[in-house]
Amino acid sequence: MDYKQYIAQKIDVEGVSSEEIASMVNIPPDPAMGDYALPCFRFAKALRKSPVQIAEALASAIAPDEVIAHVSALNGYLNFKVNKQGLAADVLGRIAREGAAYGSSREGAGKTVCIDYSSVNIAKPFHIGHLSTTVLGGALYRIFNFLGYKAVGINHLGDYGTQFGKLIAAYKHWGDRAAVEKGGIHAVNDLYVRFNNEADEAMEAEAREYFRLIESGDKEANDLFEWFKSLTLAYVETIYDRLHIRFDSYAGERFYTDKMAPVVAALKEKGLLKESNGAQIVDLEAYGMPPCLILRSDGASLYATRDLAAAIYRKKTYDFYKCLYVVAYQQNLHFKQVFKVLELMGYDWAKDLVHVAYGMVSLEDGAMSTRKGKVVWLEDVISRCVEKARTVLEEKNPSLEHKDAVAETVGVGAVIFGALYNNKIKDIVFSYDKALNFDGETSVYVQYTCARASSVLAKAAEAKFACAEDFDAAPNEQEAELLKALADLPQTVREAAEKYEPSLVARWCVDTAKLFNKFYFDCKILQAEPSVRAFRLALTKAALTALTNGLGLLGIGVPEKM
RNA sequence: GCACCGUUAGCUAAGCUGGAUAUAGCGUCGGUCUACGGAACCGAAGGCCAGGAGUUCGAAUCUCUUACGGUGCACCA
Repeated sequence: MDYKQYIAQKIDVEGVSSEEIASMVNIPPDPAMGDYALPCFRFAKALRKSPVQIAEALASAIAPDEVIAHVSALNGYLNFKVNKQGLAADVLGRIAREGAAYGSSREGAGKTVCIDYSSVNIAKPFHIGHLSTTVLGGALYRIFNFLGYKAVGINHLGDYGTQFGKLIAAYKHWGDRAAVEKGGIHAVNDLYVRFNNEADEAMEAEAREYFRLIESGDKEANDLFEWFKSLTLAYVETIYDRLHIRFDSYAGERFYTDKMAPVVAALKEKGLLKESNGAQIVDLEAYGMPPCLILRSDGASLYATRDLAAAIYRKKTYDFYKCLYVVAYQQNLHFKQVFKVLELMGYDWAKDLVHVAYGMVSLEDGAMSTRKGKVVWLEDVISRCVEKARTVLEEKNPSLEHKDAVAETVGVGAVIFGALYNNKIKDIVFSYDKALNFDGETSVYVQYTCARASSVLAKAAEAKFACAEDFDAAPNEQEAELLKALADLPQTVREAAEKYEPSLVARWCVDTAKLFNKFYFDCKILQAEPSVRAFRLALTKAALTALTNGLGLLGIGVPEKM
């Protein structure tokens, strides 16, 4: 039931369309005033009456029906109270029918959305700075799938560049197979860091040569590279598994090696390519941007060249409806340039490319620096959160079964939620104090709420208590507020997709959990008389379903007990 | 220098396609235990929504401007 539209079609004001009225309907600050409100100030000029008079006239002209129980005028606002009994039957019935699909839709059917996220660099461990793109992208992936789109997760691997020449040179000088096999990705990273700190001109030359060897297909250089790559992928897989992240494609930068020449040729053919200081560029001065560099003066391709090739390849391969790039805002200009160049090449789908920009992560004592050892590894954050969860569990619920699995769900949930709860554009200062705080507006709070609901439902099942979506009396205030929140999930998911903002779903989870806890505290469920009990059980079940769906979209699990 | 982003309570943030008394969490202080799971619930204190100007019946929200902070601006990715 779309109440806003329902209200709009009951109101007739000259010169204002029903859609406009629907968009003017909002929610009053205090539920005592009503569930929905229409401010009448904008009608004043056309109707040549005061907003107060207009609201009063409209209020008396609208007869209550089975959907709208009450209409009143207050200070120029027209306030509506919906029939809560109808709301209850509507919402609870729908959630009971749809279950795990509640909140989903088919609106994206037939449309593909490519999501480029996480995009790890080969031979580098995951640090806390990689968390945002990974969980944001993962959440968007699920949200778009939930809305019926076909999401394609792409891990655009950073597997191309001179750093691999350096890495091989460092390995040849200081590394050995046994040590790397033992130390894994961190041992590889140490070699790279050491190269940056200690390499002299001779080693730099060696590094350039090794990079050339990789490019020219030399077996030894490529074997080493592939080895480092497989070490990296095995390592990130373990992290992706824990964060519930998946990809459909690992086509990284190297994948586009042979796909750039046609792009350069096309640019040339379209007269977009221009020489400047020895390099090949696309001049974007007319659009207020610095030039987009396509080829270096030595003829080598650049970052932008690969992104052009990748966009064209993705369009050809997936025929996407949208292609998202979940990349930090530092690259705002880069994407603006790449998108503009594609537009200039005549691709009308350039408008479907979206840079989903998010804020940076720093540490309390400033920016991260791998070289100075100022870095927080993601696996450490995860294991410390899981450890903390385990400790709290041991203290609060010593007899719990499967403590390790629950601690994993709770701890990992806290890591994900921490990165998704705020607007993505905001910068984050990481601290263990905050990451390990499970109080307040956190996933732990929401999971705890679900555990309470599960527990009530389990007891009800044991006692064979009935559950009923229909209720022959009006819900009370706590029940009504919870019902309204539950009814909002589909719209919240849609908005999260529209704005590429999973935090909206995270906020919805916390808000709804709060309302459930209020309901739970104020209203006895199992001890209520049978018809009330049946209704409250249905409400509890619906809340659990909706919250599980909400957290699930973020990649966070819900333990039955914790 | 130019461009983009940010600035809301002691701290961290919601609210931004303009609407009623600016909303939460943490922290502080004070309550609620006949517990359907207290990782809960309720209350209090705490605000010139960075400053200024404008548009409007109405501005945290839109426009301009100043300050502060961040990011980017040619052969790295």
